[in-house]
Amino acid sequence: MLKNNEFIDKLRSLGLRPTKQRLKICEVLFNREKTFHFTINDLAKIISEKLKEKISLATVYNTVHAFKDKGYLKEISINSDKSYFDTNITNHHHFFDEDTNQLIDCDNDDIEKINIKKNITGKKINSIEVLIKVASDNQNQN
Amino acid sequence: MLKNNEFIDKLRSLGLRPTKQRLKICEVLFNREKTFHFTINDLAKIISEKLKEKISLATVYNTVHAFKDKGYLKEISINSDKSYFDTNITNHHHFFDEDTNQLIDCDNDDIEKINIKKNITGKKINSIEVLIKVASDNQNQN
DNA sequence: AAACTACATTATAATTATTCTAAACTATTG
DNA sequence: CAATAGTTTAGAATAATTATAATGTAGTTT
Ligand SMILES: [Mn+2]
Ligand SMILES: [Mn+2]
Ligand SMILES: [Zn+2]
Ligand SMILES: [Zn+2]
Repeated sequence: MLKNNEFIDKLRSLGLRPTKQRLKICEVLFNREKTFHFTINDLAKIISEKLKEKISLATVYNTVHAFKDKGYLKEISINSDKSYFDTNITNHHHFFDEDTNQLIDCDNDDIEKINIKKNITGKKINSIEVLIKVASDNQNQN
Repeated sequence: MLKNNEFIDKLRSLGLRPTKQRLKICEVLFNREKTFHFTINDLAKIISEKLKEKISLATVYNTVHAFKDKGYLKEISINSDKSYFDTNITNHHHFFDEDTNQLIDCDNDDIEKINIKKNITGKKINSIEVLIKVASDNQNQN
């Protein structure tokens, strides 16, 4: 459970002014046990429904993108319908549950090191990420 | 170089009527040396600019989705701005060139078998795909 | 081959996600 | 407490995609 002051310092260190909207968004995103995977819509819903705060949708977009640009959030692509963001900014793998549309982080030691034998001339590898799509196992329907 | 008759048979076997629009799209997509990775916009552009044919944009969308639903094309997520499709429908990995936004197929033997140690209870794995982001190697700028 | 029917195509409108605009506001600095 | 640079906001604009509903056509039946 991070304190408000810690978010203020964090935002300052990123070169972002700690406004009340940004601090509120920090609380929603980072005051959690686990990694949070979300769409802008998820976040906006939490803010307006659960918190009953009024933050303009444009600000939610601005803030999430500012956080992403500063490396405080990461964007991930599983679906081309909408953007997903991740509070876990490290290079990591995911399980994607096709039944619930939920992303689950995969610890680095859940997957053996990926060994790539091919390389593209003149290009360097920036990231290697695995997406494992899972769905309910209905082999045993009786 | 597939013949028109082969596409007609293929479409019939998928339960799709071989209309002239669908056959033209088949030619564009499948009469190629290599796997084709494309957006709807890429495809529509080829049809109207190179082939100077008139196929409604709605039909391009309808056809690509019909092909995808029948397993004749595959959708891939690298970018949430637009949908990418792939004529290689097998489970395979990709290099994504961040400079040019090009996808490159990765042969199965370019990557050692992915070994997943964790499993999600009640869920079975449907696919495992690796995305390797590469970009121009500018370490030696002088 | 004409008629029938289910499916497909099309122009256009609608929807959805996202970005832009420009005016009002506020955090920070001097 | 100014000054100012950055931020928020409502609303308009854009871009990708999907829906609508009228027209057309492939395949089948008579
Ligand atoms: Mn889609
Ligand atoms: Mn985007
Ligand atoms: Zn994650
Ligand atoms: Zn591919």
